Amino acid sequence: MAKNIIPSVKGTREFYPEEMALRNFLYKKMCEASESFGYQEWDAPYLETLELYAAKSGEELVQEQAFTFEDRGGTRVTLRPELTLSLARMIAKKQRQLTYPVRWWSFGPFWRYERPQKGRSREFFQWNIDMLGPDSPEADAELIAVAIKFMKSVGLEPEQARVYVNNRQLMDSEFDKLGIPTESRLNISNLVDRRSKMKADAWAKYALENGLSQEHLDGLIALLENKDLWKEWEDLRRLFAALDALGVREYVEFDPNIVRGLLYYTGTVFEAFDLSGGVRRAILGGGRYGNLLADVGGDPLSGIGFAMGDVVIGIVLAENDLLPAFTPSPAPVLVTIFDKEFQQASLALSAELREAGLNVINYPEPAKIGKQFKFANAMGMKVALVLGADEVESGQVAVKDLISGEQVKVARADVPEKVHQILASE
RNA sequence: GUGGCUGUAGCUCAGUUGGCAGAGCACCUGUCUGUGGAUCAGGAUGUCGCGGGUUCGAGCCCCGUCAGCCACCCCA
Repeated sequence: MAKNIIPSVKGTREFYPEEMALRNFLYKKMCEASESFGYQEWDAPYLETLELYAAKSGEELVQEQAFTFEDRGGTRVTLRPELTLSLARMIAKKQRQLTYPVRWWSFGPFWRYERPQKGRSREFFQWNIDMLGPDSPEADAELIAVAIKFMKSVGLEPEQARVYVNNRQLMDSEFDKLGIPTESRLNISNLVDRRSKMKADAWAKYALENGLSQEHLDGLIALLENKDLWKEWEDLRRLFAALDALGVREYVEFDPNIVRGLLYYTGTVFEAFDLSGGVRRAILGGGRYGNLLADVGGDPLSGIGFAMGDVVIGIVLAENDLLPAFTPSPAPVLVTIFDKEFQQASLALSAELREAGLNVINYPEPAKIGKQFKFANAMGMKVALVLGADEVESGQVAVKDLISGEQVKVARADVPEKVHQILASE
């Protein structure tokens, strides 16, 4: 262990090139999935007032998990714990100028002051994507289809990952039928949320201790185990029909146990999970928020969206052996330096190759040629060029294909073409 | 915020009732003074997370602390 290194902040991650490559890979896949459905990229401030989240994000998130401090002017500010409220405000400010439906996506850092553990850090990156305007099951289906397009693009099959869908209005209507009073709905949601984490009898006992009658409990259990309930709800029938038409139905299941903690969801809610079960956390989650714009001072406007953090999906990809191969060097070509005498010649050669559109590394100083090849190998490079006395004398360059091990001498003028040819063949 | 497990070489880890600090991989050198991945030979490597305590003596026992992990809580 190296000594005297000041530790990084708890719950933060350091992105060495290998981790950065994964982050960029995820960014690329999110971007492609979003843009294939016509979503525009945008971003909001990373620093917001605490006030923005006060009423709508949920007590826990605001009181316990916001990274909050007072700025020099005395304002309570917070590193953003989520994006939806910033979205609502930015939409509200230009509400009459935007072209609807608004389709926006974003990828950036967020902070939550939580206890770090597997799948959870205090600083994380999150993909957010939202559609504002249309309030329809077909719009909801589109967002789910975007999520699945992403999942497919990183190699997750329906056997490996699934999206579970529910509807809060349906659940409210069912709670009405059971005669569960409105004021205890929040507790019921919490109860439903923890059902999957507890044993059946322990959960039942817990429910009864928390004020639920035996009659309500029996009704609730029957409700939560009714996987065909969606067929009785018009919006869900339309949602599944749309998912079918979009070709993603095999990835989606109805599940009345999905409720989600955030207060602003009003209709469709959904979460994606890894079925292999290495991580018990949702890969992504979202839903319809019908009143949010009005809540931040805009005109009524409905929206649907979801968020996906980079941490859980990273673990899921690793556990399913789906991480992309990492190539250390972005330059596939090494120009070696045979001897001090030929150093300028090597520099000139590398400059020519860059002019020809190649990414090229110069070995920075004369060294044993074996050491230079070792470097090329460790950096995952594809081609090494040697310019020694023999080559300079005959106006040639030795070009070695590091994958096949073959080496040929070619005339200096033909080197760019030869290198391109080797790279193209792989 | 609550409870538990862990922390030893660059990495993964072993370390006996408390008695000289270890292995594999990686690294460096050589085999190979114009060629990487393979083989073989040799070599270097430690604030045992940090701070205190007990003891003749602590990697090991005790207290504290920091970090990671696990279960809660919550959620991306």
